[in-house]
Amino acid sequence: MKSIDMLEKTFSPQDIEARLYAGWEESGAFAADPTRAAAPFTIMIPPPNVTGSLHMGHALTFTLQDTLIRWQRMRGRDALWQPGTDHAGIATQMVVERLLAGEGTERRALGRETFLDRVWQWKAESGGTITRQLRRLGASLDWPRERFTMDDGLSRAVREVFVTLHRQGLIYRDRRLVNWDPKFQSAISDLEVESREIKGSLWHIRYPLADDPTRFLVVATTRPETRLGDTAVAVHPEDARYTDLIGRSVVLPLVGRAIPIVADSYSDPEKGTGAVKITPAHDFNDFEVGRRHDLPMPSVLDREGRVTLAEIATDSAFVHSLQGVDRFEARRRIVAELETLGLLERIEPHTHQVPHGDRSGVPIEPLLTVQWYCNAGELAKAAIASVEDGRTKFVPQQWENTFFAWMRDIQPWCISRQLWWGHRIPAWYGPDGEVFVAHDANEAEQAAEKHYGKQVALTRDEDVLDTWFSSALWPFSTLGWPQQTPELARYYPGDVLVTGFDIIFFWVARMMMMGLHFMGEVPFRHVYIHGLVRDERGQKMSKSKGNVMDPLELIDRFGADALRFAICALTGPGRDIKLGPSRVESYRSFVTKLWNAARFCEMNGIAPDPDFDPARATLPLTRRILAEASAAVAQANAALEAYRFDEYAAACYRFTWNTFCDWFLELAKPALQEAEVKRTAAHVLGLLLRLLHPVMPFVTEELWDHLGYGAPCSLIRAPWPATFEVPGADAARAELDWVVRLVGEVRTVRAEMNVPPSLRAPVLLKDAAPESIARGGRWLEAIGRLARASDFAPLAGEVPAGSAQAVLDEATIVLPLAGLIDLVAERARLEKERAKAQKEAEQVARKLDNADFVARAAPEVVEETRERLESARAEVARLEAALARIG
RNA sequence: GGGCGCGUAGCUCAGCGGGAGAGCACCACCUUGACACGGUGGGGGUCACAGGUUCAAUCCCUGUCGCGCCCA
Repeated sequence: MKSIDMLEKTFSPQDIEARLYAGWEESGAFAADPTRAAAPFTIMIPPPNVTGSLHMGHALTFTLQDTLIRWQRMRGRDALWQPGTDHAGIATQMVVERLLAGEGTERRALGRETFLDRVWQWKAESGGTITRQLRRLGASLDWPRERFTMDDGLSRAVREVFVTLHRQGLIYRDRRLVNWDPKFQSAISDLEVESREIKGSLWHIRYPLADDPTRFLVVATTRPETRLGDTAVAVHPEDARYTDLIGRSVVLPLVGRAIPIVADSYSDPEKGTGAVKITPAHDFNDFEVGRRHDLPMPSVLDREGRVTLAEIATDSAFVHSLQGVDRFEARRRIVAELETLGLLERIEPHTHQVPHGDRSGVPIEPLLTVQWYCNAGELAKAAIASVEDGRTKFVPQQWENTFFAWMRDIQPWCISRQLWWGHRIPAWYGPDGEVFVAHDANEAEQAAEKHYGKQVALTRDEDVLDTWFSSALWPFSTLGWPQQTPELARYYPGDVLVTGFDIIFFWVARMMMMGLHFMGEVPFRHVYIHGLVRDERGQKMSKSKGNVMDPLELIDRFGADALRFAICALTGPGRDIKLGPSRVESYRSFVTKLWNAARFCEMNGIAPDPDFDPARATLPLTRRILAEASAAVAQANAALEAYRFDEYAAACYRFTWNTFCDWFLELAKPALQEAEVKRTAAHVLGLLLRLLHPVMPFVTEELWDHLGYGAPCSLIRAPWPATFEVPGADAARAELDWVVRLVGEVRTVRAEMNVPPSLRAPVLLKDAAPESIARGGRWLEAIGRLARASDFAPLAGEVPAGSAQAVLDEATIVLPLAGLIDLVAERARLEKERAKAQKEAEQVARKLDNADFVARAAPEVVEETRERLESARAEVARLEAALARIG
């Protein structure tokens, strides 16, 4: 019965991954349980955009999170990995708008309600892509708890937060310059603006003095099209060239308006001509200058980036011809007109930073509008303090600097967006513009009635909130807040937030501000910041470069375990990871190695024995592998506790391949019939599967189930291995190390002397201490097999002529190979060895000759150095003797 | 311009005050009782450069150069 059920010769991930995942999910293995006595362990997923599909960045972050969650779950913690998706305002609205465009319509034609119905319909049909793909990766999220930032509960949390912050004066309306995205026709926050270097021009324009039209003030600008809205020219107060002009006026060319020359230190005498036009409604710096000098602030561009003359007066036919013209066309026409009029002194090529919308890619336009703002400066105080006093720690810690730098200079957060898809701002306006912020229309109407003394018709604010406003609430809104649920009490604050540095400001900082304000406690204890996934040459992945890797394709080719292991192995602290298919392929070899080791154990009839007690092991072989296994567990714990995924992976890799396969199984082969060896092998393999499960869940679960360690799909819940004491571990290690070194020395000599492996030759020990002889005697079979020895014995008489030799501690290994080896080559080999030992001896001797070293270095260091010198000298002596014997 | 990080074997990266490491790649040999997605052995590095601190520096400090990222 068992024989037809043996493990397949090769591991086929595609056959088992879906089955195992379904098995875990259906059995509730991912479920947190607030009623359990165990301590909770919480990770909040950074909610991927509902429009998203799994990319390598997701594969990285979710592999790390799943590894941590599975590890803590096995450790007995009540693990909650909270799943969900983000409504992603602009991204989702764009997706649906594109669909509509394909149907020959657009959102305004549909109207707001119909459009939103359409978005929800899209979400129902296509919004589950990313969550399906997360399952392919093996992510053990608690799916029944899945949330969406626009679901009813989270929307309620958003309204509650908005209303509360408004009442506290921390949310307010203000008319000021915002970053206006002309493509989306919406305000965006400072964070959504990225500056791009643009090769443009600096136009030097003559502004005639009002009281002396023969004199000009030359003004340099990169944006001639906004000059219709100039309301001053600024010069530096200490700029001697212009002192006499301060307080006088210039006539704004084309427009004909007289505007003052003001002194303001914003003007940089080194830049351009030192005289700068001031357009308060279209430039952030100019806005400040305008405020300082109480200047008018006419807007001359509209929400689509076209010229509007509504706020300026002019008789110029040319200027009137610009009405409704796009900003870049207006620039061309104005420059041409100035040139015609002889007012353009020169054009200087000029490279400068131009703000662009990060999603739209178009230059943003500072625009004077009324928007909703959040007083981030006030909320930031508690968040800064929580990092200063260590309630939240960043890993790697250097990211705290980045966090502090931004938080200490944080600007008001513009939270309103002129979009339709999102949380509509819970504010209503009376006929006179009075604002009523309330949880719902009913409450707003009551407030209005109280205010006006009668019922009035209210209109609701058209705008929605910045998507990040709702994600800022994620750590508590997903747990039921504002209701006081058992989940909220138990799983807040979370243990660790795992994410990339690119959203420290967008998301991490804002969660901390909101969490501290509304929950009175940090949302998470640790913030683990990982790098970016790049291609194997270190290039950022991008569609235009064509170097984008698809994690699903890698999973199809190599299996989820190989991809996950590659990610962990390459994730060092504070580094980007360079990943290519060849890396994943090479870690697939590791998966295969594990599979084959398990097959070998199965073929030898190893069987799990729950009563096995490592403390009762008697053999050096079993004691050593058990001690190594315990050490591997300790290493894995230390690595994972420090978020050193690379070290965790390396410890697993080393222990599995090097320690377990290369030495333990090889040495155990003939002994696998012995009960203790067999039981130990079974025990250690079981430990290994548990140790590897967090990073390689599929293959380990399959082996665990198949080999009978537990019921189907039970490894995910198996207890994480504990470290344990092994009696006589040191002696066992010493003995096995000696065997390993003996075999290694013999192999090296044979390989270098080109002795064919098929030829077995005696291994003799000269000058060996009795305990070495005894050790060898206990390992005759292994030495024979692994060192290709036909015999192993102490050397009684003289070293036979034509032998190869090698030094092992006090003894010399002698391989009588007369006629089979080239003595000239053997002499050269020994001389090289001697030179190496001699160099070591000289280096160490020089150190000990230094009186300062002996006097000042730590005594144990000096002692260790003396021992090193002694053994190096002994080795030189033995190699000398070996050389002398060759003659 | 300000800040952060990185320069260690061909590649990717650990290490970080006292003997230069791993994986992959490479070369040679090997189908030895799971595994050629394998086994065994081997070659390969003035630890970017220059100063300083120290008995001792790849490691700490300062500077220079090169690369990357963030902010203005």
